[in-house]
Amino acid sequence: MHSATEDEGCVAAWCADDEWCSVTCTAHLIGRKWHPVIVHRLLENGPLGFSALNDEIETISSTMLSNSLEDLEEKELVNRAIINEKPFRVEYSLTEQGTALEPVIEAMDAWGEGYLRS
Amino acid sequence: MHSATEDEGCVAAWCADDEWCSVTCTAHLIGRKWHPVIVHRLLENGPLGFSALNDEIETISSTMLSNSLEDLEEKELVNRAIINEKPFRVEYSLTEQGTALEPVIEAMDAWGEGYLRS
DNA sequence: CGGCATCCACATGGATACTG
DNA sequence: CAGTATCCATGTGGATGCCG
Repeated sequence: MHSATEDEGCVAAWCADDEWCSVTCTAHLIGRKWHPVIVHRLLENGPLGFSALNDEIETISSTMLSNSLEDLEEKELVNRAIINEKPFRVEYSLTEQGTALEPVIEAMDAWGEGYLRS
Repeated sequence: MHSATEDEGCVAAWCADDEWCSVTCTAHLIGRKWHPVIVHRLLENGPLGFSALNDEIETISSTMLSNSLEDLEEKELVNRAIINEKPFRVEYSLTEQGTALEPVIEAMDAWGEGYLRS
């Protein structure tokens, strides 16, 4: 187990005082409603614009997409790039850490599929 | 088992109306604070009693442990068995579906460790 | 276009006290 | 021992509307 007394990068206070921080921290970072979907889309399609994401995830509102992306950017899982065109676009891509989530997302996807079928 | 057609089904209504349900549903089921830790412990140690779990996860209160276990049992990820001894014990073990979470938990653990170090 | 500001509803986390 | 019952604080999801 690692000592969580060092870097305070994990977002939440409760990541700092127990040895199960790693799995708990991951749950806290991507365990929210839209986060894993967004990462999943970016993993599959590469960089996507705001509208593209909004279209792909049909049931999300622009407010929630914006909130989620802001959060993911804060946690350094997603990069935000402003493209100067007319009209301008904003493109989102995964950071290295975000890309490293692939095994997690894949496993979640596979398990969820099985669970829903049962 | 369980069908996602009932409103109880996958736990949340939003699991029913989009195609990203699998990954989102998984996030909803184990994305809570203590759930992944509990599953992790049960994966590593096999069946554990309430006290054993409470001791292993030092920072959890018995209230939260009870709530989390109840939820996990409801979702059919954990089995609850009452052992008639004196004093009696209650033993928790993973269901088949719960055991199937191993790749997810492992991936979360590995990723979280890397994230915390960065 | 890609947001942000509000406001609200509900889910979740948690401390404390009590019980069969 | 293994919970339940309260009560409360905070987190999260989401609809609506404005804005550069």
